[in-house]
Amino acid sequence: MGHQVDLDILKRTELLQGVPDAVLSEFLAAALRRRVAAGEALINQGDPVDAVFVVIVGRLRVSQTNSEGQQIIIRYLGPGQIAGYSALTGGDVHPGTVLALEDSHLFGWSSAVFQELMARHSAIAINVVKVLGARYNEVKIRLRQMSTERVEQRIASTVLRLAEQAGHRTARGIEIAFPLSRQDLAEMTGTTLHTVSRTLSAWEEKGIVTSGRRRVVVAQADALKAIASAEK
Amino acid sequence: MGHQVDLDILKRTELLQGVPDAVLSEFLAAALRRRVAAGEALINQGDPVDAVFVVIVGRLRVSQTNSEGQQIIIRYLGPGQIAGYSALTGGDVHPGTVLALEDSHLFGWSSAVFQELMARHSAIAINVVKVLGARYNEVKIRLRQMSTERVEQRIASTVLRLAEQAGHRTARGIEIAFPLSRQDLAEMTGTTLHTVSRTLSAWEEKGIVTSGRRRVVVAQADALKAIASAEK
DNA sequence: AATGGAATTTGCGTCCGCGCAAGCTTCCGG
DNA sequence: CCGGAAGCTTGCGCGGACGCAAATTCCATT
Repeated sequence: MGHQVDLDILKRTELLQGVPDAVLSEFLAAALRRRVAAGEALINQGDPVDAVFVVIVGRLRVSQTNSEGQQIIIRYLGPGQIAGYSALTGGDVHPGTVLALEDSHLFGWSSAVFQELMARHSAIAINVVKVLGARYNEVKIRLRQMSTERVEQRIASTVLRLAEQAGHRTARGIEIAFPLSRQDLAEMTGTTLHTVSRTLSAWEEKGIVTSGRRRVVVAQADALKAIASAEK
Repeated sequence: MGHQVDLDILKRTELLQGVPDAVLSEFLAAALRRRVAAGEALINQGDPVDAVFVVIVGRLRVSQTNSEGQQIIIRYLGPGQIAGYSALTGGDVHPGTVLALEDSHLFGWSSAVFQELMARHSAIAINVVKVLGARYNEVKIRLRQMSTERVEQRIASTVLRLAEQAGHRTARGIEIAFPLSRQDLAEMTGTTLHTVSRTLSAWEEKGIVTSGRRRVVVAQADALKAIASAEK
């Protein structure tokens, strides 16, 4: 990959948006490259924080596990997004695990280097503030949903959100672009794979979705929206 | 209040920690002062974002309400903490309501002014990154608890957290320093005031807590910790 | 084509926590 | 000092979602 190509890639990341080329070059010069194979972890929960990454190619999943091994999925990461933001906030260990779902390629910076770059370029720090603010808002909304909504509503909004973020138009509807098991959905909505399975089956019977092994296609987004927002 | 006194106050806020006096003076000069009486809202959910605040004196509660009027409590704010961080992250409307529980006094800056100050002083932006990172981590942990733990555990960890953050040693144990109703606890743990009441009654019978009208005192923190962590 | 593992479906019994309702206590304002 | 509102407690019945278990389907690999 040429220097200019790399610059164009960096320019489109949430972290380095709207940053002058001169600064981008500086970041590029300091960047380390990292490849992670599908199924491998980029970051393990509890590991000491040493670097922050930006996804160039691939898809990863951020999860958090409690002491009894029960885990929840925090979010999915795609190209342009930040992984391992703890290096930015001064945390000492990573609060979650980042696992590659596909072979992925990332740029990274050691904590020290990034902290220094951030101190010299406030535009970057401001970008980080924006990204973290957005993440924080998302999680607060999910927290509210977990507190106030029933399982079916939560599954509906989660499927809708994923369809929006990683949707792919097909003849049968909007297909979620990456493999998504019942278990995964359960870990995102705070329920069990059994309940997710039952719910999807019921929806399938009504023609709202089609689904298969680790695959979900939304046929009637409207119907899902109706389920997600209230009704009963 | 004199200039120096104000500086000392600002210096101790999470937002302006470790910032040189010259910069502090600049912030102070640009600050507006705001008083909110107990029971009044500093910020209403859905309001356009116009300013960010730092609590000088008082205590406030941040909550979020969904379209059906069900609300959850996001967090409590005390002296030194940021209120209305959306002005920093570029949000256009406030995602939550900030209500004063006591008569409170705050310093504030309009979004534009603060954005400008943050752009010129990366140390401030970095402070904001740290604060947001900490908030984000907190909420993720709560999300995990909501997903994986039973009601009693969630109530236990919440009471423990509040006792740590706003605890006050008394003869009978650690008293939570501000009025905290059953309803409040329910809105923090995603349950109903009935279940909270039953749980507290059960604990009271075992001597783990004492409680009254909007008042909770932790007598045996150990017992609560045991309940919070597993034990099923 | 066969095989083994992973993912999914579905039935059944159980129970945690909710919803409703009634009654009680505490506090505050007049 | 009184009345009303706000907060708290408790009983009762119900049901949504879980847990367990077994069967089935799908897929990758050989």
